[in-house]
Amino acid sequence: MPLDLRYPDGKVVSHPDGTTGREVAQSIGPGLARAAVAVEIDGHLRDLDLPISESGDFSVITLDSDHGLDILRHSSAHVLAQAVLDLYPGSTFAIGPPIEDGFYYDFEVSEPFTPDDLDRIEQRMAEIISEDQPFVRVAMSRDEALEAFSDHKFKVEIIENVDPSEVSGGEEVTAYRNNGFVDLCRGPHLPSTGRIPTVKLLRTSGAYWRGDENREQLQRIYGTAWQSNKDLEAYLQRLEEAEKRDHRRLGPELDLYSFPAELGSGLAVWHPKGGQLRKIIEDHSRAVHERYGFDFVFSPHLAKSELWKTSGHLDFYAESMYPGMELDNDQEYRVKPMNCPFHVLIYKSQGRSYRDLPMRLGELGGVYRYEMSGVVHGLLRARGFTQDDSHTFCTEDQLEGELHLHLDFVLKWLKDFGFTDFEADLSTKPEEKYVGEDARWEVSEKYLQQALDAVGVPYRIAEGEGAFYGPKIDMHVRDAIGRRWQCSTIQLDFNLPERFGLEYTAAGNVGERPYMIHCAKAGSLERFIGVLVEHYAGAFPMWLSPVQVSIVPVADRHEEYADAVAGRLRDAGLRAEVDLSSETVGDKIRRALTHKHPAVIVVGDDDVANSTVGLRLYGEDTDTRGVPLIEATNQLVESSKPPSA
RNA sequence: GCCGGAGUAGCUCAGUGGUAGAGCAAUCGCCUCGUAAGUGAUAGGCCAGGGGUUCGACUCCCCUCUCCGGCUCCA
Repeated sequence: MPLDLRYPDGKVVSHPDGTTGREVAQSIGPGLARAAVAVEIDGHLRDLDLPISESGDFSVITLDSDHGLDILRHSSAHVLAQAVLDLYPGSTFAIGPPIEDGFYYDFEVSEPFTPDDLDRIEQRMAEIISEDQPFVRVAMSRDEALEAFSDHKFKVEIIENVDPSEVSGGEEVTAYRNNGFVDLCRGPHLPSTGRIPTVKLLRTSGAYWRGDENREQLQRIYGTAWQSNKDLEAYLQRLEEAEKRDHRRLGPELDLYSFPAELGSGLAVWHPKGGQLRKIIEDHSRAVHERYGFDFVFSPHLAKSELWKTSGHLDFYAESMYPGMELDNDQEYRVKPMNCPFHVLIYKSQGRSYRDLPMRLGELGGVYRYEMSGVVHGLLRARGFTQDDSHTFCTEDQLEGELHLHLDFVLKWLKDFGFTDFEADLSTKPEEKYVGEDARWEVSEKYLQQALDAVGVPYRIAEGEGAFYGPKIDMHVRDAIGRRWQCSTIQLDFNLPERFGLEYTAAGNVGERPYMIHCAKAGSLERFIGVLVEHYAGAFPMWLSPVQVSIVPVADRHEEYADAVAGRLRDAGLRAEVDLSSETVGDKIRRALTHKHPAVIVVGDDDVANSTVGLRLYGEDTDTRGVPLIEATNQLVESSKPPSA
């Protein structure tokens, strides 16, 4: 029976049964056949030289596509493993998948790899690639595979874990062979090693087998592969760009904050300019919270351990908490890792009626979490940080509206900071560890989903990834160079109302349990500011910039006028600085630009005579001379307006 | 917490067992200048901290702290 293959353009073409993908590509065009690395039939990727035996939607995969790059990187990982097993007798290999922008492979070796090892391995890979070894697909039974890989314990474990019921037609597993090297693999692969245009090893690290910290720690090598050197260069440049934006570098450079070693890991101090930035953000946070009907509350940094016992934190969260301190009469106190129990106590401070609800309590609450020493990462993962936290107590009837309001708030907040690309995770009930009745989970998940649908944010369902106390929405943003960051979170909580016995009196004069919504809009202010620094590459929009205008007098005799200009700008509410150093104009401008000040004003003889300024805006190479001071002030005031609350 | 790498002036980095170096920044002069680095001088260091080896340690070894790349975890 002939094969009927439907090409991407919709044309259906018949081929004899058993035609290979390469032959089909050849029949379409020799250029395509040369570029082809695999084919796709009804959504299944297949090796180029495998005979095709079923009809369906057909397309040729080239290195232009994501699938093509995945295959390239997967094959590169094989070559990496081949090189390592060659060079390090006695080593064995675990898994080596393609990942975003590259691939890795995990090995067990007697000595961890060094940077020199990477060079050696890369050289060996280059040899394998230049030998153009064909990748040959080998099908074998499970028993044969167990035999073939008997020297490689991780492969054996993988084969043993293949569910026989999932493998149709007699427990077949596949492997790929090139030269003497065989790796267990579903495929497909490039036709041969010579089809790898460019590959580069990047770094090594430790990695637990199966991601389980109780199991063997393997040595991982990360690499990247592209269809051309140009693409590789572009990728390396992207990495460099990301490095330039690193908030750990830019923060101290712009004098925003620092991490003095004397304080300890994960603890930052905010310098005056960073403090200014933070204050602007906090003020905006308060204004928007009030606009959305939140009341501000305050709570202390410590509380008796008894409180954390009641809240469940000592049962579920103790390993992230700092140890207790014994105070009067052996009373133990704990530093807070979260603000929720305090807000619960505020709710509980008096009897509540349905008329009091919804009750929305907000706080910029400083919390401390004992993070494992290896995970601390600048402001993005600190041990002390401030949450723009809130807890909303409401009835079931109000739940839908409240979730919508919170989601609206979160999106408004993120948009205010220039984020436009959002993706949410909707995390649902965990399989085992959870509290609360199923009915509450169902209704909450439903409302969370409805809220997401209503505002039209793309989301994926993270099955079973909810907190033990309730389902949640985590909002991610994409920054200016496409990286994804988690900021906001909206979480339902069935646990605390239960544990603290929260009630309100319903219309029928009966006690009901309120629902509780935790919400952080920025998440942690520290992390959020870290993300902003990277997003804006330190060049903040004017409303956020700690210094908005740098004023540069051309010569000493213009300093008085420069001061007068600064005074006028400050009167208009702008943050302006005069550069009084005895440097050249060029040098002073350079300083303002390297500090990423949004506007530079230069004043000289003409300006003194005519009440004008020279104006230059960040990001523009040109300047405008002779702008009347009033006009410049108005223009700057206009462009430094903060978003409305 | 685990695996690997690193810590020298405020910053970026040289310095392979024999008294510590550069550029930028800083300070003080000179220059008075119209859009990305004018010029001279000065000052600045318990070479992360502690222990050890050695006649002698920034250099070699051990421990601790901090940072970096990952794993695990997470706002």
